[in-house]
Amino acid sequence: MARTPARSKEATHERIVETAARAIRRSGYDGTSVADIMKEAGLTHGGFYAHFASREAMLAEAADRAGAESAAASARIAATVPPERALQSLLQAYLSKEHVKNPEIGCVVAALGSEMPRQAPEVRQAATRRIKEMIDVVARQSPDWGQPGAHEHALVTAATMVGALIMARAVDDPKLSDALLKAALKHLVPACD
Amino acid sequence: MARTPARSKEATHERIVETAARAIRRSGYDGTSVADIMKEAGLTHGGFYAHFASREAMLAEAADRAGAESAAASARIAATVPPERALQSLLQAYLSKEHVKNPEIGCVVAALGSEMPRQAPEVRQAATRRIKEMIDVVARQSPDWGQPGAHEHALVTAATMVGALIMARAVDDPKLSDALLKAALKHLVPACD
DNA sequence: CGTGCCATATGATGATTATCATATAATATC
DNA sequence: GATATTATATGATAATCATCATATGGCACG
Repeated sequence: MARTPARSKEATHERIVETAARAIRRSGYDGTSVADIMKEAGLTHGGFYAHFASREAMLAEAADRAGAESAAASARIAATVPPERALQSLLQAYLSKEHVKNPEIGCVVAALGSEMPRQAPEVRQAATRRIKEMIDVVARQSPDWGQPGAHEHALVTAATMVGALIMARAVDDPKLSDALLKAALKHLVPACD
Repeated sequence: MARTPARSKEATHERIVETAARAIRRSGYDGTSVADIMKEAGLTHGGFYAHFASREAMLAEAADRAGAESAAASARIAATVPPERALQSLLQAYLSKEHVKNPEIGCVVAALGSEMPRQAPEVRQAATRRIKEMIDVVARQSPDWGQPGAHEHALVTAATMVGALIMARAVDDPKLSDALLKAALKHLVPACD
């Protein structure tokens, strides 16, 4: 069988990108092979180059997709509560055990941050755009929005979020992992817990 | 020529670990091959298994070594200034462009943080030990040392340091990179700049 | 109902990988 | 100065990788 019916090429392309967006967050850029992704998408490895010019081009699309999903999820969370609690909800979701456990559907910066410097220019470019988006989302939900220094404050908040999540995932010790999340949450949400 | 003279086996072992400790911070765990390291250490790949049981065992030693170097460098910086300025000096060195540019001799958590969750247990164990060490270094230099909540505060400080450095390295945009470092530094050193 | 197109599969290639068996040469011992 | 020891080199193996050429079969159009 050469192809299964009723699948447009674009739909298959989307499916591969979607699969890759999860795979890179789960296994890292270097840990994600073309054959693995194609198999996970229900295809064989040979057809890959009908969809992408190279592995790197696919990684760039996947990184961009992963960033878009993260940003959309954040915006969705912020939109479901009254504005004065939006930042708090965002932080509670970001700094949760659930997020620690599920990198493949979580923040792309936390999942791939330390691998970014070594990636192809196209990949870093997509990542940079998404990082700016993430900082903007944080800035807009912050109580000091519009005031001088608010943007810098959002930079620090984002850095603390990313650092705490990465460290909470890195360590072997569940107690330390929890302590990192709790301490960061308490520090970033003054009026809570 | 089978071996160069006057080299004890331990000295060669040390040299391989030292080389690997830099290589993993430069190229990542997955980007570091046995052959590359041996060549960089001035040896051929075949002799590798006379020194290590496996590639993973070597990575664990290398990660531990990298962490020890980071901690020693931090302690050295803190020791060269009066105690009330120790934390400031530490942060200025950590959140510097120099550190952004030279991951191979810098903090192992920032260089490899997002790859840690996928590593072998021995590697994660070594990393966890070194992360605790890093948090302790920060805690001891902090003005609130001994007070309640000081340890939690150190957790947040460490998370912000790591997150800011990782993001500053990840982005493509030098202005954003600088802004991240400056904002984090200003936020963490109240009485400065 | 038949014909051609195009998305995907099959299969191959050459490079790189971790790992190991064996050969060799330099040091240490006598 | 001869011999044994041992650290390292040579070379091989099997697996995995990105990439590409070509085959095949389902779908649309005639």
